[in-house]
Amino acid sequence: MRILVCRCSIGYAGRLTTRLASGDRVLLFKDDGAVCIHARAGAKPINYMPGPTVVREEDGVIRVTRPSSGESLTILVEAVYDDRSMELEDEARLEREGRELQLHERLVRQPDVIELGLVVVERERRTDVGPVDLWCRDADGCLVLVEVKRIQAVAAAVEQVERYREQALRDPSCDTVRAIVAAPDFAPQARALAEARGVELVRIDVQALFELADAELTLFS
Amino acid sequence: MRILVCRCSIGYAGRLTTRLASGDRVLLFKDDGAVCIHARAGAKPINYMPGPTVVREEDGVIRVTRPSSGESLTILVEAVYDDRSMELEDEARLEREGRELQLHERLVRQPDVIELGLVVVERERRTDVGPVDLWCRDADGCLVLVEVKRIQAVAAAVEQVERYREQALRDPSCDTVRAIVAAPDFAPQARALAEARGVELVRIDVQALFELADAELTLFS
DNA sequence: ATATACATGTCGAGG
DNA sequence: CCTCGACGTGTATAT
Repeated sequence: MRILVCRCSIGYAGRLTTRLASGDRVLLFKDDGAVCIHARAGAKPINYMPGPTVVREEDGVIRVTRPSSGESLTILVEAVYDDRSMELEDEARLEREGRELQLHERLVRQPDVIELGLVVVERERRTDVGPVDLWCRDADGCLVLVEVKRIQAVAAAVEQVERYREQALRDPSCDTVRAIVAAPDFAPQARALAEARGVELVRIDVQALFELADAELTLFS
Repeated sequence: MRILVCRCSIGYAGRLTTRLASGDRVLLFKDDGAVCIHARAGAKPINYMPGPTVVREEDGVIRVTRPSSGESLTILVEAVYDDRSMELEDEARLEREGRELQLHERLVRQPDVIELGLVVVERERRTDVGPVDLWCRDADGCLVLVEVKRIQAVAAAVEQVERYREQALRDPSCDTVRAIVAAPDFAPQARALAEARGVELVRIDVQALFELADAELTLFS
């Protein structure tokens, strides 16, 4: 990785056009061709380019191009404060706990938090309008489609599960199909739409669900 | 800004929990309290924390906390390769040009690229279920709702415009409402859903649209 | 390679 | 403050 600290001005041309006047920044040229330009403040880079890229430098002008998309970044270097390249060794992968997929797994183990007697038949069941998070049967044997959201569910989630239900209803063997959105919270428009469409909203306590599952793991280990 | 290049392992606890095993990384501690940790590859930081934060360091352990949200980042520094703080001066602001809004403007000027005889009555017309990109009338005077996508349209875009249509149909003065998604490309699921819902898909050549408008500008200037 | 959905998404506009 | 949709979204995963 090359770390270049310099005064520069930057132009980007691609999905849109941006222009950044002269200022001091930190430029990271990464091993996979990614380029990341950080200003003195802000969590996000002010300009960037994902790898792979072609980087050419001549007379204080660095030109980064991405052949796959035709995007380009042009950096006019006006003063170099520091310029160093270092070999960074890193085999680690970021491990995440609490993603939506893990939430699915917990719900498969604890379907009762959605509804008593619910049984998850299949997870991520594919349809041609998208995958159904949890394909279930309720206590009466009725088909239940559950859309799971890790964070607050918005109207789109209600539409999504309604789309799956419509698809399922095309199958003549399905006469009644219930649709549920399971989330820790619901936006007002989601509530309104759910009401209009007959989609059920089930609040789940994600925190408790994870703690519950953890406790169970502890018990069995 | 402090630039710390080191071998470290990192833990994040907040909206979820992450764990990153030992490896070499570049850590940026910015003037506004933001912290940005970059691995050797990838356009995005592998860990981060937006400012303002509280940073405490003791015995090779850096603890970053965000009082407003209770999130925390714990960095165990195992070997320091470089550690420097620099004053960066930067008054510049990023200037952007060419967002979806501009595409809307072009379409308002050239509605024929969507459909011959189409007239845009209103742009970004607000409804209870969200803003309609282009509120139009076709050659027969029929109401037409157009959702514009700068890039490939996915199923959600079809649902979006369908939602607007349903809302419009509540008005008894609207007996027929057409719904169009205008985009340079369409995902297969978008096509499937559009077919099922009777939403029309219109491919627009964004490149040509901009060139056309530019040529017109040139003529009139 | 393409298609799809997640994300500590982040960000900004409008009510 | 909340809600919503765009984003130069980037990134991983499954087909």
